[in-house]
Amino acid sequence: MTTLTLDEKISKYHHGDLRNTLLALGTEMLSEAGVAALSLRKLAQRAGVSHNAPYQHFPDKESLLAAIAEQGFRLLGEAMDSAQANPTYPDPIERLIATGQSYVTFALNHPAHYQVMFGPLNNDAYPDLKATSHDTLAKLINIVAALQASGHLRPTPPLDLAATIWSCMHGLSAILIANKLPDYIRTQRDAAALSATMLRHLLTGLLA
Amino acid sequence: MTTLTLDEKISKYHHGDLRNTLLALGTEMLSEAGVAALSLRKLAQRAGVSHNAPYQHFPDKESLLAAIAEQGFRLLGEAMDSAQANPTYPDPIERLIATGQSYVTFALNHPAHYQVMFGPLNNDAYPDLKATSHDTLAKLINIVAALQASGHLRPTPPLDLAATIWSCMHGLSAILIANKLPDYIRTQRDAAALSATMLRHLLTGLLA
DNA sequence: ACCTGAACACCGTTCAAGT
DNA sequence: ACCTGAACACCGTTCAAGT
Repeated sequence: MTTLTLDEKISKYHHGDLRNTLLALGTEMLSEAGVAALSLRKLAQRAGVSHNAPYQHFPDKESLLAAIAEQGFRLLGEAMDSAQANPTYPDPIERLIATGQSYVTFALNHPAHYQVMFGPLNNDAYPDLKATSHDTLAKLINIVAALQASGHLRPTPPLDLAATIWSCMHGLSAILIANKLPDYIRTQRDAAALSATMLRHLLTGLLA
Repeated sequence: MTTLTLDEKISKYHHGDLRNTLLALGTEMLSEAGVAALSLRKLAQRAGVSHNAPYQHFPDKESLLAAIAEQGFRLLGEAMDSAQANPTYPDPIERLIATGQSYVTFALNHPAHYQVMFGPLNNDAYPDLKATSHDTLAKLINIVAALQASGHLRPTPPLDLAATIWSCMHGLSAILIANKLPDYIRTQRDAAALSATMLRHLLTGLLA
């Protein structure tokens, strides 16, 4: 019977970074099997920890989902940033279109994660989630405002324009994920093409 | 100890219209407490029936949800129809805008129902749901095609235009339900105004 | 501070049985 | 054909206890 040092005890006992592990594995389970299949008990098991350990880091399951959603908004924001930084599109309107495409692509690549981000969570109960989703919207507002300053977009309230563009991109993403436009989109390439087409329609208007 | 006639036995034993009762009460529970709170057992109890009776009418919980979603698409279609038939707007473009508003209003009036309609259900597994959602989209395509024939809208593929309008309206609805545009919408009146504004932007284009 | 194990109420689903 | 009751595996959450 060997006695453990305090350090050894701790290393056996403490996971070290359980919170982040739960977020990562939770996101993994989400993409493997969807929201319905994500149980706290299975997640704990996968993390190699008792089924109660997660309660040290999240007061309940919904809080875990909120944290996962928050991370999703961060990732989505990064995808938008890198589209904006892409030097392939020197024209700012083309860059806006590429940014919209990257939004839809992100959603289609992480459908379950995206569904949690816009799912039945009560946003107001999770201030961090709310703040992060606001930051993501703010990116779009900034892009729009810059395009107004350079004379590319109409000088109406930027929040209105941003909300319009966002609604369009979110709506397309959600409709595609829910598969309500079947036999329309066969490949990811199609989705990118469709989002560009839609954004061009939106920019130039639908009227004859 | 009285003996029951066959009819009496049947009337005691058979609920009569359990399937529709379950759909109606399920929708009710949905609007009272959201998807998360809708359990098959509670629903059966509310219907005054054993917790297994629902299985006579639905193979599992997901099928019940699919049937509820299907009914939602029917109601949404009816809301759009009556907006189209509203004589207040003789101008067909104004009628299109009113139809878009009625879409968003429906979604905000039945948020949990709407979330089930676009939730993580596998559309392809429920042919009736798929057909009904297609019928609803077809209404919009018909409206768009008529507006193209009358020279009001651009002669591009009507499915593209319909998908663009639908994405915009669905996106706005979903973003408002998920409360991701806080401090922006305070009343239902605001939501109707915002959807009209967005549709006008969409029709005339965002470019300067 | 962080984790475990036993316990509780609830859930979806199955199955044999009743009418 | 339609419904019931007992049973099963699973779930989120609580609590007392361990280190």
